[in-house]
Amino acid sequence: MRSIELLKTNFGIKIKGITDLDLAQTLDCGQSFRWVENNGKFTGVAFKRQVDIYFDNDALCIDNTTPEEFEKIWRKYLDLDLDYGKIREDIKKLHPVLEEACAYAPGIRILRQEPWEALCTFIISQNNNIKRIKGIVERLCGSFGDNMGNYFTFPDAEKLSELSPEDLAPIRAGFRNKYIIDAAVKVAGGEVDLEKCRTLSYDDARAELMKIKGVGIKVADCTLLFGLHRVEAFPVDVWMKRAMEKLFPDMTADDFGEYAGIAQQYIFHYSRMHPDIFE
DNA sequence: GCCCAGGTATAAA
DNA sequence: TTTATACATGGG
Repeated sequence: MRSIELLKTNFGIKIKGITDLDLAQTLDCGQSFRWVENNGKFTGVAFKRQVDIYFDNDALCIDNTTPEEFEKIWRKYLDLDLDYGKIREDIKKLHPVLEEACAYAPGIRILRQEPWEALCTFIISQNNNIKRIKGIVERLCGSFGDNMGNYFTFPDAEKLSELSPEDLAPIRAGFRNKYIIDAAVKVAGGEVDLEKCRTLSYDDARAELMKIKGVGIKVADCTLLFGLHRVEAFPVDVWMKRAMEKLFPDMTADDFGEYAGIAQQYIFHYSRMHPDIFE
């Protein structure tokens, strides 16, 4: 992001010069499940901190944080140093439909979430809907995360690895409970190395994650994209499969290039908002 | 009641 | 290697 200006406020910080960011498109689009919106203000927890994020005119405000913490956490989390305008220019050249999709939701950014949280929440996401996923994640944090007063942290793999699937009954994740525990045991025990997935080849990183029971290609790709910022990962769910067949019959995931995952998010959002294209 | 939800494991063809 | 079915839960 070119020349952003950071100011302190009574509540936290204010940043001028932010472009290519829409909070609803980014925080409430099914890549993260811990953000709650009211009146344009988004409250959420990441990296054990809770903040409120909102726009005051064109200034991005983050309450309950400091400039130091912004530099350490939120600047990265919101991916503010990647030039999405430039990336969209590249993506648009791939296909005319992508021009429209990019123009429709130009404020999407790929969050840099914590890998374990991304893995865990996308295990929960399988054969599930976003509203219920959010509820399960909330109960998971409330039951097993650290109590920070107003909120709970996301429970780490070590904590969950000590539990049994039956212990997770209160979160009501159903058959996914055993998958969550298997993931926790393998991650906490080092059998699955999430950090290594940053440098492994795409195929090897997928295979590393798929050692976990309940992790298939879709969950692996979502973890790589949203938790490890592997933007070449291109998650394909049932909806995206339909969108691909209808909108890009002549293309495969490989044709979307190094920013395939970002293109996928534009396509996903666009097609969700235009279900009529499938008629 | 029935259907589906940002899928995957398992068994069978 | 590809295709069908169960899986827990809850909202529409």
